[in-house]
This record gives sequence, structure tokens and C-alpha cells, in this order.
Amino acid sequence: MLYMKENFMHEKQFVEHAKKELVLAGHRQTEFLENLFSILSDCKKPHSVQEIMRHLRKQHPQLNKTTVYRQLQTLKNLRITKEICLNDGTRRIELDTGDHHHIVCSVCGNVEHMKRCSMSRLKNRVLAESKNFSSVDTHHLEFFGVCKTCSKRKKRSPVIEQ
Amino acid sequence: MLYMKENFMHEKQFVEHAKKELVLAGHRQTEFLENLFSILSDCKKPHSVQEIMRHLRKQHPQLNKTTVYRQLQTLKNLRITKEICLNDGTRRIELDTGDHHHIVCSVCGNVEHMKRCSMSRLKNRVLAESKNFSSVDTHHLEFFGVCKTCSKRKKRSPVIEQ
DNA sequence: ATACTAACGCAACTCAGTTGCATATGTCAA
DNA sequence: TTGACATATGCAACTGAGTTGCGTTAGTAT
Repeated sequence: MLYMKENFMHEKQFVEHAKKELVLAGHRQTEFLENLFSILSDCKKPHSVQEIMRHLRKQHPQLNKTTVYRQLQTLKNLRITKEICLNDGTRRIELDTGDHHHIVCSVCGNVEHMKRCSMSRLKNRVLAESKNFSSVDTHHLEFFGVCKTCSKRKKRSPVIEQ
Repeated sequence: MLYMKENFMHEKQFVEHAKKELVLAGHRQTEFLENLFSILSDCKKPHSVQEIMRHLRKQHPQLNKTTVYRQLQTLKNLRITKEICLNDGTRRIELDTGDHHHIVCSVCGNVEHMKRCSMSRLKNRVLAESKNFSSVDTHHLEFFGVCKTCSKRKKRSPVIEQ
């Protein structure tokens, strides 16, 4: 999926390309994958496996967790998705549409994506400052703050979906 | 531990202060905590719980995991340590000596700390670009690259300690 | 229509982390 | 120094995420 990442394609285009990649890799077009993509495309925030499973079971109540884990592994292997790790320690999954950052609300857990990434200069400075490293390739950057909804609300109970 | 964080104190000073905080909070000075601090002070990289347990059991072979988890929780509650999440998904623990970043070697997992943090301007830009957030407080930033040792080595087998 | 292979479900398992409870030990006051 | 009390510790049992092996089901290409 390298071509796509360099061009920050739109979610919808990315999913179409991803489906073709899956077929090329010998996988089948199943209703399961269709549903999975529709969850992952709703990219208001990266999803936990539990959350994904809960959504999928609305369509298909007897869905087995093994199936979910195996398909998620496939998508990860093909670099269609990636795993990130936000503040709360749970692994979260999102479409790997390229370098971008997150702002996470410390109160409700909602995530906003920041598509713009201007870290290349910083990477060079990091490399210059480092004693032990010979290259700096990628980075993870997450910001934590309070979203407008939560800053208006008086009672700040966490509503992060596990 | 707020005072300390603002001043990027030396590891040794930080640990001395942390011990006083623990006593103030009603905790006892035990050999266990002494050993735990000596592991956490060896800050070449953030440690996984398993790694910490393995080190502690060199001194005290029958040490129970419950004890370790409970004491780590205490240190976390007092903001003496914090948990971070690097690329591999395992939770890692380090002394919370203030804002700093990591460079992680993708080959061997070694971590270098970058004490300098010049993200305040970036935070303001992030806030300006965001539609939904009213404040941006903290951030996590990790760089991934290859360390000099690994770039010299020919056979690149991962040696990350779990 | 058939054969092949990927997808799926199920049961059993592993392993990190947690909880309740009983015992041991450090600390402080008398 | 002793005794009382709270904290620290160990142990057993548990939870819940994630994995593995295996037999069955169902897409897909010929």
C-alpha cells in the first residue's frame, strides 16, 4: 500500500484499493470484510478489537473472536491497517492511510486526526542530537487535551469505549 | 512530583525525592523498593513488567508477581513512574522525570532518551488547526530508527527484551 | 458441477494482570 | 523494648485478551 500512503488518499479510495490488494493476495470478498471496512472507515477514532467485535456482532451475533483476530492479522500483514497505542494502553486499530497524528481527549477519549505532518525537519534535528542512532525513519506523535464538548460539560465522566 | 518535572532533575536526585514522597504517603522503606529503584534508574530503556520481575528475582527468587504489580501501581499513582507504549505493544515503565521523547531502534529495541522538548509552538499550531479541541496539554512523541550498533551489524536479528 | 483453498466456528489453551484473604513485617507510640 | 496497627507480601483462584489446532463451511476458478 506504499503508493497510497505517499499521497494521503481519501478514505474511500484507500478502501477500494485495499480490497483489490486483498484479492491479489488470494483472499476472498466476504460480507465479513465488507462490514469490517465499513467500521474502519468510520474513522472518528481508532478502534479497539473489542469495539470492532461489538459492532460486527450487530450484523452477525454468533461471530467468533478467532475470526476477527485472524482477519485483523491479515489486514495488518498487508499494511492495510496499523496498530497504535494511545494513552490507556489498549491496542487500537486504524486504516494505515499514511503518516498522521492524533489529538486525544483526556476526558471522553475521542480522537481527532491531524493529516498535516511537518516533522521531517525535526527528525533531522533529532538525528543530529542523538549519540547512538544512525537513522531516524518514522515517528509516533499523539497530543492529549480536552475536546470542546467535554470542556463545556460540567460533569466530566470518562466515556472511553473499551 | 511536579516540582521535579519542571526542572528535569538528575535521575539520582529524582529517586531520592521519590523515596521521601513514598514515606510521606505512608509507605515503608523496603529492600524491594530499593531494588526496584535501582532497576528503574538504569534508564537505558523503559522496562516491561516481565523484565523488571526477572531482574528483581535475581535478588529475591520467590518474589510474587502480585507484589510487583501492586508496588508498580503505587509508584504510578504517586506519579513517580509512568507507563509508555512503544512500537511492540507491551506496556513499559520508566521514571516520570518530565517531558522527554524516545528514539527506539527498530532492530534491537534499544531506546535513547531525548531530554530537549520544543513542542510548545507545535502544540499551538495543532490547537489552531483542530476543529473540536479547546486545549492541548501533553503529548507523546517517539521516533523509530536504527542505532549505530545495529547499522554496523550484518545479521539483524531483533534482540528486544520482553 | 467439481475441486481446491480460504474462511469460519469451536474448544482448549497461554499468559498478563487482578482480587480476596491470610500471614509477615516495618513503624510508631507508650 | 513491647505491643498495636497499618502496610507489605505470598498464595490461590480468577478474568479476559489473544492464540492454536482441527474439523466444517463456503467462495472461486476451471
